[in-house]
Amino acid sequence: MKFDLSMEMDDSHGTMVNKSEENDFEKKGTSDPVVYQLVRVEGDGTLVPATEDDVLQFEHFLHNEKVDLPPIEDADHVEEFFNNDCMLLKKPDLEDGSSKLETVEAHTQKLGANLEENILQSLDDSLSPPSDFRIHSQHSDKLLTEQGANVTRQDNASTETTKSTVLNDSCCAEKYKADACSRSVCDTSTDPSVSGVNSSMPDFSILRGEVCLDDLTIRELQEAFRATFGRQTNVKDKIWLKRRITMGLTNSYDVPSSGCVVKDYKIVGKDAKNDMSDMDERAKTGLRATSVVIYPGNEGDSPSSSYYQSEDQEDSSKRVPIHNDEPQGNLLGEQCTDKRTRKPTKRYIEELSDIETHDSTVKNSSPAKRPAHDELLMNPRVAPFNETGSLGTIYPTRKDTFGGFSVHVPYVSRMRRGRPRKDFISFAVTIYDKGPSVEPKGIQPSVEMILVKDGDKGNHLRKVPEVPLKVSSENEHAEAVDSKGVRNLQAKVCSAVSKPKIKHGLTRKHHRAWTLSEVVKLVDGVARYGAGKWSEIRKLSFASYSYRTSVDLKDKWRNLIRATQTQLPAQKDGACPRKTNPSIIPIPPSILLRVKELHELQSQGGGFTAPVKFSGQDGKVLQGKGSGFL
DNA sequence: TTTAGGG
DNA sequence: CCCTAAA
Repeated sequence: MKFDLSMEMDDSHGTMVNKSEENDFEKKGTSDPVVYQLVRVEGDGTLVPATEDDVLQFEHFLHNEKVDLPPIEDADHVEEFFNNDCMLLKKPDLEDGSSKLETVEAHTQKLGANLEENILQSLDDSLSPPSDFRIHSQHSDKLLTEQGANVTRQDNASTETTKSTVLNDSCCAEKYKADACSRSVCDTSTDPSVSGVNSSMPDFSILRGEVCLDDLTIRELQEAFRATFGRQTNVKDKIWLKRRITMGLTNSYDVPSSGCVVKDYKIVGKDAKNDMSDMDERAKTGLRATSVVIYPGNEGDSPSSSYYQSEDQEDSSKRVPIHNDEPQGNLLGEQCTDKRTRKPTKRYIEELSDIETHDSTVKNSSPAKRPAHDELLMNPRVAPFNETGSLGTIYPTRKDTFGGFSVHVPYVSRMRRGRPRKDFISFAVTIYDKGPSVEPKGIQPSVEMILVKDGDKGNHLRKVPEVPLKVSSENEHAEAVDSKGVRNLQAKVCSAVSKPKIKHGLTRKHHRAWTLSEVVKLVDGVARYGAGKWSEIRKLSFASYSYRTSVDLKDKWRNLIRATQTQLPAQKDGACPRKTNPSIIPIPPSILLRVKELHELQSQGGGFTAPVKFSGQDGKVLQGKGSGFL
């Protein structure tokens, strides 16, 4: 399946910028390729490939996350461009897009919009009847807006075939009005006249009666915002507006991103039924909507405030990036409530990131309220976003998958720092092999070496967790989806294998079970030099065990202490609290006892660490396993 | 670097 | 085992 996303920017001369991005990965048949294409729409409505200039011209919008939306006058459509669903257009041929594009043009001219967005879906050519430029709406349940519907219907009457009327109708409406999520049909048609934005007094009536926020236009939403908060907003992010309004009305953060029906200033209900059916339909058809979301950059915000989230699999609940605060920054008060003030530790950040990646319900106490279709919201920037890193590495985007579709989304504050995920390898390999998620021990060191190789710091990579290159490698697990990615991966593996010297930088230490003799040595060492003198113990007692570091000794000792506190009493009771693992040789109780004695002694000793003499004869005590001495 | 402690 | 902070 192939999609064309055509982003059209109307410069009031019908000039549209057009960019095509063919992802190499997507040319593989295994995954559903998604092709986003920018096209220039000529005056006669035909689509022509973008020129370099066009691309450059439009790149601004695609590459610059902090593109300033407000300066664009009458930018409703710009906003929608950035926030709304893409449409999927069944597009047999570009030449046949004329009728549809007339629609676009008429609309854009009428509204003076600057940008339009479409996804032109060129399905299997065989599926597409010629010269019938049909538009497939993924959210056919959307309400037509006044503007969109009007324009659309006119165009339908004139240019569309009967076959495509319905689809086109809803789709165009959606195109102009669509919010990023599919939403319920609300039978309350909004009065277009309410969108008098600049009246001095807020139009409170907009919230009177039953109003489905999803059906409101940007202006209406702004008005509703004004009525809710008593001030104006220039935000054109519908999602944001809706959430804000809903939050304001419900005085709660736990609001769905869509489907809210406002009745007399209160949220009276939400209707996710249609969303579900919509999802089902989408699942059946294999269509998956993507949306172009470009947020106003808010660099200073918490890492979670702006990112493009995508869930790997279908049933994950989706999260809307609701934290995009008003670009104007006049929402500081509300803003702080959204964001943590304390700067968390790195680890905390990392875990937070993970949480938000895996569990979208962190701030969402009621996942059920969040329709799954919210996935449509969060996605993808369509831009290829190819920036060349300082070292010539291109990793500004990552590839997210949506039910088989692959899209590029930029990394935004989601860089995982620190060591790679444990499940990274299994994840990648699972995707690649479509096999069970068994961790292939064999390739693990190799892949880890990739990380080392990618990091310019070599074996100091651990110490340099923020090396961008490493991040790219880590976060690019999704890139392993297709065979080319894996091939690259393997190539890296090969090249990395050739440089084993840097290996020990990142690789996780091979787990070596502690042998009994090692434990004995450790206990002996502790008894001799005192707990805490790990380096000393290591030097003197573990000279022949080069793989045991002082930290290892410390950790092991700690584990022994724990074992002492748990295992030992249990054994006294005679009942094994935990079923003994036969594969694990239990530490002899005598040793545990000794550990316990030593621990108690040294902890009581209050830092007194000179049991040297005391334990000088421990050696034989140990050997005898008697511990009667202690 | 080493130690302590959380994960 | 890993990671980090604090010595």
